[in-house]
Amino acid sequence: MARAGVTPERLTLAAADLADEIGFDNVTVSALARGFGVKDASLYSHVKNAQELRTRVAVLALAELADRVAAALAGRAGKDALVAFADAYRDYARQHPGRYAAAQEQLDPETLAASAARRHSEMTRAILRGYRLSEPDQTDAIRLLHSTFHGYVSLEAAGGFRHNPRDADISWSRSLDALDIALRNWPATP
Amino acid sequence: MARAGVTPERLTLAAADLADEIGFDNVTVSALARGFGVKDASLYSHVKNAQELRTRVAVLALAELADRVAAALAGRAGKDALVAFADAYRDYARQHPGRYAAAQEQLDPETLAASAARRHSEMTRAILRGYRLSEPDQTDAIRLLHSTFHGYVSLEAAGGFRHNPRDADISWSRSLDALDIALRNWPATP
DNA sequence: TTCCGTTCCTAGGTGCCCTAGGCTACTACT
DNA sequence: AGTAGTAGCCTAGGGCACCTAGGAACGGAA
Repeated sequence: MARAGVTPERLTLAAADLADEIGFDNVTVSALARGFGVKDASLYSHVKNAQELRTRVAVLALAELADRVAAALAGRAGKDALVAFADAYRDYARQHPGRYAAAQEQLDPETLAASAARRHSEMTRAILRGYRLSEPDQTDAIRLLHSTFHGYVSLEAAGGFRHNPRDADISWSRSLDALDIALRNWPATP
Repeated sequence: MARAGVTPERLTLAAADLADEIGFDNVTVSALARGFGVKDASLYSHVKNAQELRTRVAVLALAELADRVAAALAGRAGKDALVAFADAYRDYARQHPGRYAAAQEQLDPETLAASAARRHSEMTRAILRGYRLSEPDQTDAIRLLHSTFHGYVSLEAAGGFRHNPRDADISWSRSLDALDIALRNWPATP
């Protein structure tokens, strides 16, 4: 009997792929085991429990997303950077809905610190350099941007825009124009 | 033996309350049955299955949220209306995290049509009357607003703002200021 | 070759979802 | 008031997922 060759890494990758196919919530240890031609109990030699598996997928997704955003951001500034960041973010979420959903998992502080989360916030801050905002406006703007990106992508994935024929790509582009305007005319600190 | 007095309505309400306490994803038919002092199988006389229960909670939440927003919006216009809408939305999500999570459920078209979803989109459109946007800019702006509200609330609930001491209330308020500016300077149609 | 650790197995316990079929308490009709 | 009907609740049981414990086999190292 040949061994199945299961490792935590291959398991995580398989879970991520499966999540993109059938949805992150539908990824089960049993389904993964079936995919590897192995009994479900066998996977617990490689992974502590189902929660750890979810966490691993989340960390993977955060790192992949950070890579994409970094690549998109390279050599750009100002509105160019804003649009590149936003598009990279949205494209990732659309191409990898399961991974993106995983990235929304609540991570415990130490896992979070070891993840790509810091890169994410650094890159978001990098966008704002073109808009000459200083703290605490910068933090407020980051929160606005992150909220809008995440919200748009979530609603789009949930089919929230389907009932109106207006193209979601166009609304996205116009929303980015509007955010650019908001950033360039950032309200004065009261 | 006295009867427990279970009805679909009381079941839905109990599920909503339980969701606010322990999270929407953790609401199970079994837990609800225990709460009513009844065996889990007994609940299937009142509700088709667990999915229908989730749907009922979602519909309830959408209606409650629409009521709150309508009350907040009454007699306001322009930026006042924008802020009132946004605050009502965010307050509901913070006071009723489980119900809010339920409201994000995917609803089948007929349930959606029978829900308060239409009221929501009408009220969002009402906000924009103060900004004199015409179609298709209006649709784009609605999508931007909805995305930002939902995104902000989601990230806040997920604890995404906790690692930075900047008050989430202040960032929220500044973000609304920024959105107001964006709406008043909406980018010209290309 | 023998040892030893890793990988995989079977067995089994828990919780949740749901169906089938039976008993019981309330309602309504005669 | 007595009785028929209908809810509401029950037990029994099957399916699936998560997870633990302990045993067997594979493969590399001494």
